[in-house]
Amino acid sequence: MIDIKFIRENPDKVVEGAKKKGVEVDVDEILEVEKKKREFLQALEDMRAQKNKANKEIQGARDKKEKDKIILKMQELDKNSDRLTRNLKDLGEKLDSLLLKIPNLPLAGVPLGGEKDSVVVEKVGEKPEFDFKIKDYMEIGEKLDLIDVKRAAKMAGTRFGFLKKEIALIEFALVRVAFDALTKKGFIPVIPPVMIKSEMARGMGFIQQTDDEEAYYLPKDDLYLTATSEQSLGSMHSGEVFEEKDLPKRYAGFSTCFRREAGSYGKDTKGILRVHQFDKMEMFSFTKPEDSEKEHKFLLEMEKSLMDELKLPYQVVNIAAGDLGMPAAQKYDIETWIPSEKRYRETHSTSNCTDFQARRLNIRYQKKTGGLDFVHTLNGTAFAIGRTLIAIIENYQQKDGSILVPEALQKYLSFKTIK
RNA sequence: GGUGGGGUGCUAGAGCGGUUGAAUAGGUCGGUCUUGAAAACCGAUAUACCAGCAAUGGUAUCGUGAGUUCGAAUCUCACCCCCACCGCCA
Repeated sequence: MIDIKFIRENPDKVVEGAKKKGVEVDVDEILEVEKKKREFLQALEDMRAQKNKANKEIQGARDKKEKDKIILKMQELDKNSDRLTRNLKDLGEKLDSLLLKIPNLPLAGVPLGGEKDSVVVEKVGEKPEFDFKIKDYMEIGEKLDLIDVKRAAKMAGTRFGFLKKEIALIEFALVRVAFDALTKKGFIPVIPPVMIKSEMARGMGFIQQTDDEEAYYLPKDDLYLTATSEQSLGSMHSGEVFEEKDLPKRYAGFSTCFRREAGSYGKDTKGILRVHQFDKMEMFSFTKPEDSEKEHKFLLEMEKSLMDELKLPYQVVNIAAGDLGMPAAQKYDIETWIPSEKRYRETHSTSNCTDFQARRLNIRYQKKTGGLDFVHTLNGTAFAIGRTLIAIIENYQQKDGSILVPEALQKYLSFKTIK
């Protein structure tokens, strides 16, 4: 949600910002509706002021006659109030629905354009060199009986997978590595609910309307399965007020994520790269407005340091405006090198949502200097387990068909190779 | 699934037809005291919109919406949400 005051004062910025995201916003219509709304409000307020004044007179009235006279006058006044109230309500609803359609505006450092215009900021780590013919992760995974998508398809459908044996254990090693690193930095470890109420899903910008295609929805209970713990972590503090000294508030949430992948038919259909269900460790921060850009860099640094621990080669991408999505004002992805594809694939993503989600969910903080303001919210991937496993299997594969276990994970496991 | 209880300010929590934007406590801010701090004491402390250079004034806001009334945080109805107990399951 964008502040109406901001729209009134900076209509051009709103139009321009939304346009960068590929969204048309009719600011004139919004301002027109808002102006009309204010006019009706003024009329209604004038009327109420008269009524309130008359009320005081009634209390001071000496006899019944005087009272009745005033009451009669007021009933006359009241005749217009229904019409005014209705108009005001209609305009208010119209204004809200217009405002809800405006995406968060991109920050200054965001590249213009669409998916292809995202900018690679840096490349980190050495791509592994193989002196043998490499295999992709599914070949290896199936050969070593670590991944089974065939049986998953049989009993659950496409885009599901079984993780088995050592690779199932590695998931928990990854979780431990992430929790260890993040708790050291003050992140509070959380295992959140994976279902959220529709009002929360809407507040997080997860769904636009109730029939959203991308979310799993349980109509009997009016609940959505979360696509990331970002959604539960953000809505965790909805309606609350932080104290300034408690910010930034950081959470590390581990949860299963559910995605219908409705718009991706035919894309990445093989294996477990794009599935309906996967586990993910996610970072989430609530900050003061002036700290959010700094926090965003911090989250990116955390992501990078986690990747560095695994010694996986990756690149950092500054995502272009057209690819940001509704709530993000700025977004960096980390793409990890996948040898079989000879390209980098997205494994991490960190977004600064500024006050967009906080406004919708009414999450504020009390300023030391007095007054309340909306917080900023940010999120970032620590490990998307499935994709991290893919990267590990491929980058750590050996000539004899085995897989080396990254050193950072070994202390949580009783094996150093998978064969 | 059954039966009760409840949603009030930054927080906790009183109020249950007009004098209530709302007691009290806590928090926060300012001050007194102190070498400094704590404690104690004193004072201040909601938001939004409208008019105004300002001082200030007006209006709204006690879960949401509708109703009763001259007047509603307070009464009625509907809805949403939360909690407790019982049953059921783990």
